[in-house]
Amino acid sequence: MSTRDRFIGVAAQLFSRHGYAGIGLKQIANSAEAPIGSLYHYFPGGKDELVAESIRHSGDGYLLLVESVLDNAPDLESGIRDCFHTAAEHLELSDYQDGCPIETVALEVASTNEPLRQVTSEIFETWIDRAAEHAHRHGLDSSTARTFGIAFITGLEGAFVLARTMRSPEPLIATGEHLCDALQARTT
Amino acid sequence: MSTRDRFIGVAAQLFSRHGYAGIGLKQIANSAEAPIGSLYHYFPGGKDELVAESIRHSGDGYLLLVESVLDNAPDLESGIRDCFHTAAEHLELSDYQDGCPIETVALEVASTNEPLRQVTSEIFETWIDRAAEHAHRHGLDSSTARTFGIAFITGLEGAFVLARTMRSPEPLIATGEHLCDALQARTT
DNA sequence: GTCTATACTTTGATAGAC
DNA sequence: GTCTATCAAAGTATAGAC
Repeated sequence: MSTRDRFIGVAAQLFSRHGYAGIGLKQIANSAEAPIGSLYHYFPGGKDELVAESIRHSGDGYLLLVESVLDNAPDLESGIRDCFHTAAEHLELSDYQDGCPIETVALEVASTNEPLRQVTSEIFETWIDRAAEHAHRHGLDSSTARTFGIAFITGLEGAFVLARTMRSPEPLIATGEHLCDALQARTT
Repeated sequence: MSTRDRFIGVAAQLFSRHGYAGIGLKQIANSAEAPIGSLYHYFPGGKDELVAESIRHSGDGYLLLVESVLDNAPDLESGIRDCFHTAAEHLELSDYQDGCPIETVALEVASTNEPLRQVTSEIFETWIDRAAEHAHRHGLDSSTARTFGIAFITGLEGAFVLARTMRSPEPLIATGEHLCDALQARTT
């Protein structure tokens, strides 16, 4: 793995856990076992360029993970349930550190850093589109599929906030169950 | 209004918009038009004490707002819908700055500041309890009411993240509609 | 109780030797 | 390309005059 890739991997994890303003470039360089001058060699745009690259990396990875869980399930409803249960497992295994990899940064930059807001916005929109397409493939009409896709992502994001804060899997499990109940009511 | 109250009001808004690490005590003192020495006179515990007082203040205020919207509606379903529409209005009027007043701080401190994590956790748990009680009063049995209360709060929190990031009311409206659909399916 | 001045640390970023 | 040294600014926190 190249030095540049190591920077991105380390930065993705640290920004995910501490947010944009909560971690410094020196600590990132330190964790990547490289001097800070090397960081600026690969990312001349400084912190914002590193953040943009890191969250795009995280966003792509998380999309792959969610889609593999959804695609490995026999139907839409159990796929949704599996997503929330998998998320709860990962969260507990990481001592309630690893929820959504871009959520803290998204909230921090939403009103303070327009270029980075656009990057996070594109990631969320991609997730919504893919979730809606998945629901549409499983029989929901386009309009209903988009509403459901949005509710899936907002439910997941909100459940991560509460689960990390309360150090409990309950918000994830309950939100997943509620989404499945709504699906079942609609398809029967 | 006392100097202390002015500190809390200003801090609540700035922490809400910029998060814990995104705003400094000097800027808070500056916005409150008071010197920083005065801030430490009222909050000898420093930044963490000010944050704790601020988000408790915000948490109480937001609970009052949500409960007044819920109680002024003729039934549970329209109360929920009103909450999401009211939230969307406030968000647009503030140029997508004012969503949940404690969410950014909650994510930032979840893995890095245990005393403050407990404060945010207590606030969310109070909100869930009150939402569940409201749903129970409107006919849902205790277990279903708790699941619904959690889904309501997680949906609201997640919708705030996406709405602020995408600068669009759609996540709030869609999540609200989805919750109402699920309610209607359950009560008919 | 109010305010000024400042100590000390860490931040993002840059210059320049090798 | 890699690394060291350093800058200016901002961070939290404190001391002490009034």
